Amino acid sequence: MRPINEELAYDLGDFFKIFGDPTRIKILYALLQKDMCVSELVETLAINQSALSHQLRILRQNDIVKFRRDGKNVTYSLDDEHVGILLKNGIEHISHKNGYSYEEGGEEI
Amino acid sequence: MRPINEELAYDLGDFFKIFGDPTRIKILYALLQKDMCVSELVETLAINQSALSHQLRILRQNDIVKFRRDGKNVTYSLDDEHVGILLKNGIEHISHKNGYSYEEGGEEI
DNA sequence: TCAATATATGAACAGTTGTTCATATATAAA
DNA sequence: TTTATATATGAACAACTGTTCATATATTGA
Repeated sequence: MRPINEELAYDLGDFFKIFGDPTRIKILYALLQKDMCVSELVETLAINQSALSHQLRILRQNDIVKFRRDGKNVTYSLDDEHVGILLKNGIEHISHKNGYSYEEGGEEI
Repeated sequence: MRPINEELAYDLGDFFKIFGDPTRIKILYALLQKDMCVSELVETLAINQSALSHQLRILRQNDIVKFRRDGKNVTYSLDDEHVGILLKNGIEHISHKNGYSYEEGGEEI
């Protein structure tokens, strides 16, 4: 058996690492529902503007999100459909494992 | 718009974090092809036995792998089919992004 | 019981990561 | 231009992560 290509192992690790942070998960989950500018994200997610910008840079640099300037605002959106698939995959896995549905007030995610 | 359940964001982050390391990727990729005991993994992946054991513990504790003792050996296997799906997802994404197929000597992964 | 082999674990350490604070840049309005 | 608003960035720092080395535990066979 031949082990995985070394470079692929590192690239894959780096790719999943992007999703390995709750702040970035929150951002992506929000953008999954609609495109938003930075100040909208700050308000929706209740996180520090600087922390958000730093995380958006990471997502940008890894081609997970795109952005466009609208006057004073910068609007972010998901770069492709893989992100949603990946998040759903993760949610399914952990839901199966712990039997918890992560619902709040009877509403679905 | 309601933001993601806070607990889910952390759990999802923790879940993806598991895949965010090249050593663990190598282990999972190997186990995707067949169950293996620790010494087989040490040889196949050419990594330190202690480092491997530490990583296997993490995978175990997060229900990513199962294990069974066969005499002196401990054989590890993937816990469910989500892992393969996730890895393929990741490979697809980064292949699309950088246009690189990660093949070696003309063989497919 | 003793030796050999297989695996696991704890402590220490270097490297990485995410946040915060302060400040810079960019755009629009006055 | 000046001022206000939106976003980005650099430096500093605490917390976390993965590896290594040494050692412990478990199993088998002599």
